[in-house]
Amino acid sequence: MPELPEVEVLVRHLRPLLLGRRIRGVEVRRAKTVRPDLPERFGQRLTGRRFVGLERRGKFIVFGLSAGAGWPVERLLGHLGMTGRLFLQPLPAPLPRHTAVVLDLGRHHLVFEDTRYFGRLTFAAARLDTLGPEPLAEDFTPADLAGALRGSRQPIKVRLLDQDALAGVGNIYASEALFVARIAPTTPAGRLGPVRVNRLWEALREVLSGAIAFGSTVPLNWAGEAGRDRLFYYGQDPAADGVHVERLRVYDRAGQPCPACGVSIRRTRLAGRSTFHCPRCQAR
DNA sequence: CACCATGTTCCTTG
DNA sequence: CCAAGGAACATGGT
Repeated sequence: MPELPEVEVLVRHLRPLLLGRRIRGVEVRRAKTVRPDLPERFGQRLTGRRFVGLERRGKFIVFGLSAGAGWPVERLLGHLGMTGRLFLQPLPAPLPRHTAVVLDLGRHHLVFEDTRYFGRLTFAAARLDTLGPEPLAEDFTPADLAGALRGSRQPIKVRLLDQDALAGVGNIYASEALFVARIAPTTPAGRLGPVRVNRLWEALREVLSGAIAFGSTVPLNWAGEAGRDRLFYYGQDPAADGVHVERLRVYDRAGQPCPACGVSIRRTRLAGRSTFHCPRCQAR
């Protein structure tokens, strides 16, 4: 599921449901999902503690855990990878096919399901220390964005994906923000002047906060196996009512008309990732 | 069979 | 040190 807006919507949804709940047991079904401990020790490290905080940082979910069973208060990081989902399931209910980890909360299971198993749950919270600034933070200024780009000769699209430069932007919203800012994806990041940096700053905030606002109003299916949350990007869920459609302006729209000028959207490849832009609106 | 996919990390090469 | 490219991880959709 994951880019900043999706993780934010998920965290807002889960916070009131998780805070104060006690972890009674842990089942690790996919050993590689948990780090840095072996599954058994990972389970011991969680069991008996309560959730005392739930935040988002970049694309990470940050679980605050109470002290317990000899462990101090500490943080557990969750990352959804490409296909990870996290949801509460009332007991009893069948677990989805690709369930990686289950936390027993008593009347509910907190299920971490992940088809491709790229997601992780890790106690190595130091990863947060090198993350770049939050683009939606109130104190995030155009100067901060300029700082994240300064000195880089990388294409701006590639630079936006660097989590240590700016936290939370992924492949979809990078293309979307550059379209809104009318900046060519291949422009060297450090060569953007104040005018374009300003436009990008505004575009990032508009695109990301717009996606959060959208995700917050859609009737989401948080429950288990049905598969679709109806939250994400494409709006390809056939059960959707059309609200999803037309959400993304250029991503995955190669060959379709630019919503601003009608020219055919082009797909290119940068750093191995598909990149979408309008060759007229985003000319170099 | 081919190629694509919301992400990250590691490795090699220049 | 920086940058770029490729592979790996793993499964499913088209």
